[in-house]
Amino acid sequence: MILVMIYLFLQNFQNYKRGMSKCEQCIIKQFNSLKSLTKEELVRISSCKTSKVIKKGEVIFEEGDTLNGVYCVKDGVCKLSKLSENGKDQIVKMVVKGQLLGQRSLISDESSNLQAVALNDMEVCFIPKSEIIADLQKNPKFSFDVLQDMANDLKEADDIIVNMAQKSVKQRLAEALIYINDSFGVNPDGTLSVLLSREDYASIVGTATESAIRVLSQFKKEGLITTVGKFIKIEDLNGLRRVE
Amino acid sequence: MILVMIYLFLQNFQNYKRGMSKCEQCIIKQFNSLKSLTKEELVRISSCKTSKVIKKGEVIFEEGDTLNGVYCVKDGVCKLSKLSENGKDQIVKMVVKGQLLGQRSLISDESSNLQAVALNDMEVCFIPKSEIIADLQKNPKFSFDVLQDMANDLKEADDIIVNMAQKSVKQRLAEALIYINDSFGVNPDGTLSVLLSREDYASIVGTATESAIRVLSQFKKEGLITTVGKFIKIEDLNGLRRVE
DNA sequence: AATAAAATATGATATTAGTCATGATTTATT
DNA sequence: AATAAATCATGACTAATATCATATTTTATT
Repeated sequence: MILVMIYLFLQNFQNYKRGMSKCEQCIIKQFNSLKSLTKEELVRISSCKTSKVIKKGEVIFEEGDTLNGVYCVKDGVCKLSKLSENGKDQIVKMVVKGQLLGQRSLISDESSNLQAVALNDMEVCFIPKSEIIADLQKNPKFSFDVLQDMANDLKEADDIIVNMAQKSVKQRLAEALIYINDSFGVNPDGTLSVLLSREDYASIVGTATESAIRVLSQFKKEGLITTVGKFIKIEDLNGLRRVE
Repeated sequence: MILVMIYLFLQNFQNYKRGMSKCEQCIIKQFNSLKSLTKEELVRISSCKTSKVIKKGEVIFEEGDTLNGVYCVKDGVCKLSKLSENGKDQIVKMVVKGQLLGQRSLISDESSNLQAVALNDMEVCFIPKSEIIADLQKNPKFSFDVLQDMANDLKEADDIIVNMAQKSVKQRLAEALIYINDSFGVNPDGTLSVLLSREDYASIVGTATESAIRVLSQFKKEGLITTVGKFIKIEDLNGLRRVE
């Protein structure tokens, strides 16, 4: 009981500290478009941003939600997914530390077309819409940077379309493992640091959960990966690259 | 022989006229981001643009090409596709009259990730990179407009990913027919005005040409469409919408 | 008009992936 | 620690789609 209280206090204290931290000094902004803002703009944004801790599994926003700002991801990873008419969720993109979340809806001034769910504990800063929009319309360097970011997302989306249309489940799953390995890294023991359920793998790849499980089992038999519970360790990266 | 000469002369004359036409007065710009440029910017762009007629089947640019500008499509339709590792082309997007072509590569300052091929005779204006980039960096209204355009492309791409991953070939082909009907319209006799080969349909849907043909035959049997040669006429739009 | 080439069509068969059932583990809850 | 719930795993079967073969039709070329 006492321990729980201490724990809650510490968490709140950390939040408090985070709420106080300044965008101007934040290292994270180096990785996204916010780096193109001027010192003054950052100070202004800093004063109206709110910091949040989001727990694993928590929904950040739902499909159809109106987003009143963007999230700057300070730590953790989340998935962006869309519910298909057949009732299955399709993961469209994963967003990591350093990236912005929710830009698209903000720019289109539409409700979100995607749902965002935390894949591990996250720290994010929420920046209200009005601030960002104002900067987009005043600071051409910033808006060009956001534009480049979006152009990159679009290119990645094109690649995913081609993969979905032309590659087998086995190939797509192999590529998903490589992508997760390369983008999010591994734990000290070599297992993939982002822990996904088999269902998540299925909805990245666009297949039935059973099929994803089966293919992972096959990869295991072939020595391409090993598993410890839900943890997956890539044993033969080049082997995965050669999967057909 | 004489007829050929007259024909060539007329075509050149038309080209000449087109080269002379002014962006400021062009109706087409209303449909894309160019509408956000000032009168002065449009005059400047007008003076350095070149008009081109592109014949059906002609390649506008290849995957890997360096684009030195964007195309404003004055008439006609083209397909944007990407070659998959399995040797098949996947159509990622179709671009019609009124839209811009090649923005993404220009903004990322990368070579094109896609190939563009005319699906019917086209008229385009080519605007050199330097002009557009200058305006993007000076005119925030313009760059915000391009940003909105790109955000919309990204949303569409997300939808395609979900469809590819979760829907059957039959459903995807039905949706492709509806899309082509709604976006590009029909001829006086009711047939789809954009004439695609069965192979094109296959590479929109992401399936084998034979499968596309088979599904079209099935739609025909079910009375959803009729065909006259390669021409397709939608007979039951709601039926197509209900395809499972 | 005759021929060649390309595109469309369809059958037979193989492969891939989905579905349903059931059991084994793992994880959460009481 | 015991129970329930969720997740993972695998088998058996079915459905969807790809591949290969081969006509048939349409379009282009001589």
